[in-house]
Amino acid sequence: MYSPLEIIKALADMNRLRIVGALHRYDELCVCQITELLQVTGATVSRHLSVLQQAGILNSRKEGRWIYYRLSPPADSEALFKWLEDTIAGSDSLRADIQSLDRIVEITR
Amino acid sequence: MYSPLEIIKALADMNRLRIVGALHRYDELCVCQITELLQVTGATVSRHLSVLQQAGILNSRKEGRWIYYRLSPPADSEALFKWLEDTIAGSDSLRADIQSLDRIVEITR
DNA sequence: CTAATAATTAGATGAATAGCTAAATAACGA
DNA sequence: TCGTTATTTAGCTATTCATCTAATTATTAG
Repeated sequence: MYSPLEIIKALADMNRLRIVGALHRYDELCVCQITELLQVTGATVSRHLSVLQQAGILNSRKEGRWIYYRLSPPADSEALFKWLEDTIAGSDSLRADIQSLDRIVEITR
Repeated sequence: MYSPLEIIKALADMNRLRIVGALHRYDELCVCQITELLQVTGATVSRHLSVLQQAGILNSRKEGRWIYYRLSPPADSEALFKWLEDTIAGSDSLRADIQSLDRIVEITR
């Protein structure tokens, strides 16, 4: 399956941690919502999502023009994602994202 | 304390994962034993150990000419290290290290 | 059909980093 | 004291990678 290194490297980037945090708050988000949150180009977001998906951390579903991503924590990675959840919740900068995200989701409804 | 990103980035390297795996097998190892295991220069090992220590993952103690390192998993990172332990044990390449390590520890006693 | 929007891919650039060699520091043994 | 061993630090190089712009594909609205 996925090697420990592959999984950890996928998480070893602030913007990808922000994506994981965002998908913890909202089960599903489309690329454009995440782009709005991170304030980088859509191309960059697309690449980050690809890295996370390759590592088995996310999966996606297409609906019309939009592609929605959601967390897909592997069965044997429960402890890791538990830690991630707690530690993201304890991080000031990551917690701050939630407010921006709430506004973004509100608008793009 | 240590940010989630800092901790994850410290672990996002194969040789550093190998060090964590080795220190899971043996509570304490000196730099020269780890150097023998990884088969890279002592300078490189020293740098890796420094990265792990900066992230709060290891601590060290000096005894004569040797410096011994050991794991020091932060209290709020239990779940992460539990996952690491399990996942390292399940990795072929990381498991293979244990045999080399046993021989190295045997010789350097 | 055409224009606009969502997402990905390709190619380029700059920054971060893992590795090396060489030099410095420290501690021990002859 | 002098040479040897253990470790770290400094400086360099090559590689990886996060980001951008531009181009491409897909889908919907007018």
